[in-house]
Amino acid sequence: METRELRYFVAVAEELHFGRAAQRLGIAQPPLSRAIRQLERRLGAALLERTSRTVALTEAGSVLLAEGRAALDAVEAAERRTRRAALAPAGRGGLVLVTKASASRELLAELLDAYAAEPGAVPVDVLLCGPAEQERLLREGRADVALLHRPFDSTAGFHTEELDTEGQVVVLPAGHPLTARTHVHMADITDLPGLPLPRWPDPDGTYPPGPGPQVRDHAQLLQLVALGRACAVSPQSCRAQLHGDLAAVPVLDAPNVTTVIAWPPHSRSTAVADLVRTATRLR
Amino acid sequence: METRELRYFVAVAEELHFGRAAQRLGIAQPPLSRAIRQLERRLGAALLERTSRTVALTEAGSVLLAEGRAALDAVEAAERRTRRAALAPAGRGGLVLVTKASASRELLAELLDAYAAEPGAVPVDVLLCGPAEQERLLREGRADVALLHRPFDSTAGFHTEELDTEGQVVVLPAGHPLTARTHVHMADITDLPGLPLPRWPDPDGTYPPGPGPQVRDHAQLLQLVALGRACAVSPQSCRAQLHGDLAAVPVLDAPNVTTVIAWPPHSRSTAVADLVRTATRLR
DNA sequence: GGGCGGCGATACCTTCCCGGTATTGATCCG
DNA sequence: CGGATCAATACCGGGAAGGTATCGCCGCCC
Repeated sequence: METRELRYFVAVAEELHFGRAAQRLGIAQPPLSRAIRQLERRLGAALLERTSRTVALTEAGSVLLAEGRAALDAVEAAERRTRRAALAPAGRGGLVLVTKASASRELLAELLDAYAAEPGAVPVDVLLCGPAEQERLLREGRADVALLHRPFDSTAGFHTEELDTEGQVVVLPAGHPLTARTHVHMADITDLPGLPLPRWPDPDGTYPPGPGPQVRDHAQLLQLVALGRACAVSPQSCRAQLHGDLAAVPVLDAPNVTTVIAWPPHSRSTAVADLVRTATRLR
Repeated sequence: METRELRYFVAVAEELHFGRAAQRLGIAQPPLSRAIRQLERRLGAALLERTSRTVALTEAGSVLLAEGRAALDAVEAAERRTRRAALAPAGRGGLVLVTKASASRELLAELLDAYAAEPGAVPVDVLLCGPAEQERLLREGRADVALLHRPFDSTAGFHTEELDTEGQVVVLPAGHPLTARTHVHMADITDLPGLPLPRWPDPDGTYPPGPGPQVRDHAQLLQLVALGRACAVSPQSCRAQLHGDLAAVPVLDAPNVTTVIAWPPHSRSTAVADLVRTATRLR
């Protein structure tokens, strides 16, 4: 199977419309129809149910859509990482580390300092982004290594090492009655009047339905909390980033959050290996 | 980048010889030279250092070799899984579960029984193989789900759920002096006269250098132990498979072994999801 | 040291596949 | 029933992939 065929199929499967898919691909519709038909013949499998008015995925088609996206990602990552390796031989051109803006600054600073002190350390570019983007950046080869937070982030497809585990706190507007408590439980905060828990975007960028404001990053969230429009359950270490308008109370039964350092398998970079080794020694 | 180009490059990078690579690919040498050159131009990166007598990988080339193999695996897996989905719509054609021949039979039997009792269960084919093959089978789309054992198996690239954790025992010929002990430490057994620890094959099928017999599976290993030619450190559950000639003693400081159920990300099969859910409920 | 052999690159040709335009055929809608 | 929409088919042209022949370079060996 050629990547061209995969790209064509993914486009059609996403659009469910040969004309629009062809437009998106920058080709005419007839060659696209032919390519898909040929792909189906070679696979010996019907991928699309077409009437002359509508296109739908078959069971096999939806498998190929999911698997094909992953395969295309892998090819793209191979290409991008090769380009980067050529520009920055032996990892000497700097690592890109991606992490959430809300992540523990101390842990990150500690890691960067310790790594910089290693012999043979290379410059590290830190890229901050929203929760959903890290995975994509790492998967596509735009970043070398990431700090992820389980259970929020999926670590499937990466090598990981655990760095730290911490409990969670609820962040509330200063002066809220609950801030007088030494601790709370999840049940105490799931239905606070006027302070709903926010909604985070799914990996595809859409928001699940339900109440609560839509947020894209942690700064937005804290802003909303300060405005008295939401409350937030966050890792303890976020306390360092709270200012006067905000207060935090430990949530005893919230799941622990584990910070892991993640990197793509097949990484041949000694710089990544050094950074990971430094990170695990910090514990 | 097209998979054809990737296949060509991987062949050359593995052979380090254009002629042999071309032969392996079933094409003539000149088109291969051209294809590689064109790939290098498009990537803007030198992949191979060639003199007229020798071919060597550049830094970027070795990155592309590793990443390209993974990408080709992903494409191949997409193809294979699509074919299987077409033959067996809605996962109705049976799941393939792959595990080591040495794995705990009780856990597996329990899992298969519990899953078979689920509504909507499909037949499960159990595939037993040596330790190194499981990963490949799962990655290539020949199997749907695997039971792996950390820390021996790498789970990178898969979704996993932990099923069980157990200590390890040392397996010795019956009557060996150490069998009188209630427990031992690693230091007690690393240098037993005449009973070396065996060597397992690397993922590429070769054996690391060093003393100790080469083994390919657990049955071979137990055979060697019974013959008094080796000793073995294995998970406790292997005791169920020991016969009269063999004895087991707990090793206090050996790393715990975790049995996990692993499946490829992007799996769209409800049957896999059901099986995993059943497994996690067993604990 | 000169001829030989191995190996990758180049030149040139052929073929086939990809893509474009024009058209047909089917189905939904008014 | 006629128009609109959308996928499939027919047909053609260009470019890319593959093959053969050959060159150029460099170790090797007598």
